[in-house]
Amino acid sequence: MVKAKENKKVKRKDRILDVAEALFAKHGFDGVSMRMVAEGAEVDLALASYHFGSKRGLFDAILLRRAEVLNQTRLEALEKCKAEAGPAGPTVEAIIDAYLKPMLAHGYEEDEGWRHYFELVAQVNNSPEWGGQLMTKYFDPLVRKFMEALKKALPDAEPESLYWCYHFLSGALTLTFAHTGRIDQLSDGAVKSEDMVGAYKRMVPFITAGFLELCSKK
Amino acid sequence: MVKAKENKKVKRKDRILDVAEALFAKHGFDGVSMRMVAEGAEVDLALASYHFGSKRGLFDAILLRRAEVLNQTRLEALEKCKAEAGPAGPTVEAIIDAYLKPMLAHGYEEDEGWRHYFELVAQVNNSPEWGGQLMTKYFDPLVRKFMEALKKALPDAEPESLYWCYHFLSGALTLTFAHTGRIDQLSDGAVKSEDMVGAYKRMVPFITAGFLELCSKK
DNA sequence: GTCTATACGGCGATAGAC
DNA sequence: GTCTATCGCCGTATAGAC
Repeated sequence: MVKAKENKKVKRKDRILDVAEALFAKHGFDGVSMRMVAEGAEVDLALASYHFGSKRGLFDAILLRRAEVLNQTRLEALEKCKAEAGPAGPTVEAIIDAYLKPMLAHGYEEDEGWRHYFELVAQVNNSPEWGGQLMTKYFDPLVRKFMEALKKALPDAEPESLYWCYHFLSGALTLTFAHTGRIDQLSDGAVKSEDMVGAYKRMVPFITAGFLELCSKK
Repeated sequence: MVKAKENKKVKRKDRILDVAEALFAKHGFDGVSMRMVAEGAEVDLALASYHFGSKRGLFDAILLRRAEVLNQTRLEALEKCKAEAGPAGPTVEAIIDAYLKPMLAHGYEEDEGWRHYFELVAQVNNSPEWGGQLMTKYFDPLVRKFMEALKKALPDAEPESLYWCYHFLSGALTLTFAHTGRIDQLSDGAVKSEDMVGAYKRMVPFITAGFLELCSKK
């Protein structure tokens, strides 16, 4: 029964990742202690340090785990919309859609792990301490491919404007997946901050219109 | 010299606020200790607790201090653009401008205090733990006035879309003022994340185009 | 208002048994 | 891989002198 033994090993490690992901998402890096993680995962305090070296090692492992999956899915979506487009390349809307749609894949609605992950990314993205370093490391290699496609779709764009537009997209996107519940209260319940399908359907035209306004020839 | 004595008293309290504001902006609530604040402000450890009751009391005082100023300036900008408009009310662009422009007032470029404050707000806005509670408390009473003006400027808008549009605006805005440096690296130096004037000039048309796309009659 | 001193628990990390 | 035990540090808050 070596297989079972190995499965159990993997399970503990993943349980630590899952619990820590949820805790970091809610309280941030400094708001979580290794003791909270160990308690939540029902493992010994020393185990997380053993597997990940340090608290920071655990944090990085959490960021990396799903970044790899998301980046791969986004890359496939970009390649697909390129393949479907003519020689002029895909439209701005198709590129934006290829960037956003993969966030709802991977069983987002059912798997709370992805919800926690995006809440965590929202905090990282907006942190002066980590945003520049970690977002660049985990996401920007792929983002550069999307920027290339956008440059081709918007040949008259001033480069600075193109990057600012992406930045606005990034801010709108991460806040949307941060699920703070603020919009629920502001709208007196008319909008649910969990309704990512409703948000997605509106974000694509909103962002596309902004890109076209700023980056097309007037 | 009672005056001098009182000035000195005020100075200590404000020094605590200024130093804590900068630290919270960089490291978040849980990443800052009262010892760090006391050391930075060159006051005794007990003094911050004396003035603000607790660490959390200090945090709230920091948020409130500039929220009052910003809300007042935004209200004046909204009233001004209403007064300048015809009976149909101000345009979407004028309303968005009235919301964004006040962030660059108050000597933003010179006063690093405002820069720290907006970095802090970016983190609060994106925190599942605090975003819903604190942004609602400190900013949404005024935001509701802006939403009313936008409803009048966009009479055909579906209410849900209007709120999602504001949400996208909020995300783009707070990330822009978070100064993470990510955009600098992504653009290979073409864009400076400190260039709030450049960001502002692009954000107004970007956001306006998004609102019009989603909230106008087709 | 300010500072000294301190209570008292939680923190991350690790050495070493099994 | 897992657990026990522990080190030494840092956390917030407060009591009491001045």
